[in-house]
Amino acid sequence: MKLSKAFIPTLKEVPADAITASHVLMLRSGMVRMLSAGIYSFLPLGYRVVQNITSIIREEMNAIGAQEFHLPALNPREIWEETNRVAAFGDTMFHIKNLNRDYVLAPTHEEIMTYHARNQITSYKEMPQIWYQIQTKFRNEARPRSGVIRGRQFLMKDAYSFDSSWENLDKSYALHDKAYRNIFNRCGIKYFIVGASSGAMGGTGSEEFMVKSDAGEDTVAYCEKCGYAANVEVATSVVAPIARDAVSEELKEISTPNVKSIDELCAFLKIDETQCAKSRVYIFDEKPILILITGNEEVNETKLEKLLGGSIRPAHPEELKEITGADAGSIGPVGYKGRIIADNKLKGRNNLYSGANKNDYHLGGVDFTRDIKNIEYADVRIVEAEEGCPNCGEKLGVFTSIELGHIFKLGTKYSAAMGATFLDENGKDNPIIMGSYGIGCERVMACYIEQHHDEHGIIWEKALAPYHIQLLGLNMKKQEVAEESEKIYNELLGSGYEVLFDDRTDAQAGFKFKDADLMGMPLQVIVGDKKLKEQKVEVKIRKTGERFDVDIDKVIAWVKEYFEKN
RNA sequence: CGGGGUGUAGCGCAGCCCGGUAGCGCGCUUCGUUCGGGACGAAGAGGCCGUAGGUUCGAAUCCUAUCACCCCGACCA
Repeated sequence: MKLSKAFIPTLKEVPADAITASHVLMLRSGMVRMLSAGIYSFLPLGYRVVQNITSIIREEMNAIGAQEFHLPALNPREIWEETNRVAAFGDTMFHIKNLNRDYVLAPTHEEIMTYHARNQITSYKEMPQIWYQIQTKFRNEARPRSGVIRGRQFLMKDAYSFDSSWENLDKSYALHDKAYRNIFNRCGIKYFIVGASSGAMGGTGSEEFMVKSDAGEDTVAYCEKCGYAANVEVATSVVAPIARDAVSEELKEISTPNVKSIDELCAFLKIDETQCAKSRVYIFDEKPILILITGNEEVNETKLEKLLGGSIRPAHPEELKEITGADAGSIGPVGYKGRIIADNKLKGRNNLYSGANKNDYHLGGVDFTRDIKNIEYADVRIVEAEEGCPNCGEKLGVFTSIELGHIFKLGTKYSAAMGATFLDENGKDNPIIMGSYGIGCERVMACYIEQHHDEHGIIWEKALAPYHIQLLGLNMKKQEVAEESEKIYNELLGSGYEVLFDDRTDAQAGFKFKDADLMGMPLQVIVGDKKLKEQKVEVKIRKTGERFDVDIDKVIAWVKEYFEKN
């Protein structure tokens, strides 16, 4: 492709609305443009990357015997009623009403695949089947963000497996697990895997393929050493217990006017936050529960709900006064009448500070074993970085990350609801056992860029690069430069490389260099009249910035050798 | 949906408090000079100041409503 003819609108300045690196670079390199919030057009350069990603996905899916479908995005509403997911999706689902017919735009395709399975798969002999498609999904996200990472319309590879037994589902699941690793490895993405319960989807096993990113939406705890990874909502950690002081001081009331937060308390009393027991009141089953955690740590509401076996909510400010006799900031366990749960880290401690259940007063010298009755202990806090991995004891990292792919064992949720059954060896009717496997294709692109860029632009590796080589003719008004670069262009094309040829006559050298670094093809072949006089051209490796002077007649060989190794 | 912010030329922004001829940089067009890290000069083109009401002799500027977009939160098969 000649740049003089191409529609690749690069931007020198950073667009005001883009914050995350991948979003900025995708806009600046002329790969995407926003049409509306969370709705993006892929321009030619960006679409080439999408096609590279989907090609890799296709190859790996086909390699495990999966078969590609092309399904409608426009679906009759009734089919989604069969599984009650119109209600489940709520406002996230786009609805179209036309004349007297109700349609929805598919946010995923379990129902449609199950519909086809229901009509055709009737015997255990017809399974296993793995069906997939790569297509646009529609979800009316409440808040689209980070460019293409969270959009209202996005390209997704979704696959569904149909098996006659749970054992066979395990096999289909394992095939996908392997295929996903291959896909992300080939794309050059550094990922990790979080095992999680599949929650609302129903079913038993699931794995999320995650990428560490500041633009991420999930916070996870991850151990580099053993691979332990869990969403902080469920993550646990090993922390060194804080020992009980040898001597318990007497309980004492301290006047603390206008002291509300732990920080203020620590500053006022000149104590460390680990000496504080912070109180939080939640309402569970219409009854208040006092939760105690150390210092400035946070209550993990998900863990707490799991512990209690039901949903909780923080108590309202007016309720606090009624329950404890004090406002938030002065609440504490001593004298509290209801149920008390303290985090494990506080177990058996003494000489702590806490609220006095009396505004503007705190208590010192609190001894959990002496002063508080009926105290329960549990893990109710949010894991923090540097704490010990529950598996191997190494220090955990805690960071945000993006979910790129998710595989899970659906089981019979959809097949049962929709009556997709088969006859087994005994002639008995059973619901088909399903798995569901998704990859966000544009997210792969965005995450790759998040992981592979520098201050100049994107750094593509060959697998996803829109072109293998950017060929720069530095001064195209000079005949020898124009002729020689044109010749190299044709030779590179003839050798099977995808080449973006910057043949613009009106751009100066510096301009072309900046554009090339921004777009980030793996190799730049630079043709300028100075080196041409010595029968040489320059080759630059984008990733390392290394430059090599190469004899003109050896350029093709040089490029070949490079791509064989990289 | 709650909180905060921004809408002025293709892009980035100033002007708004304190109402009175709509500006700057980049980009674009033409000509000339340059030509290996986002060149220089000269001459141009381009804007209902998001939209709708209102106040006023007069509104980009003040008031009201509304829409769009961004950020934080809630939500997230």
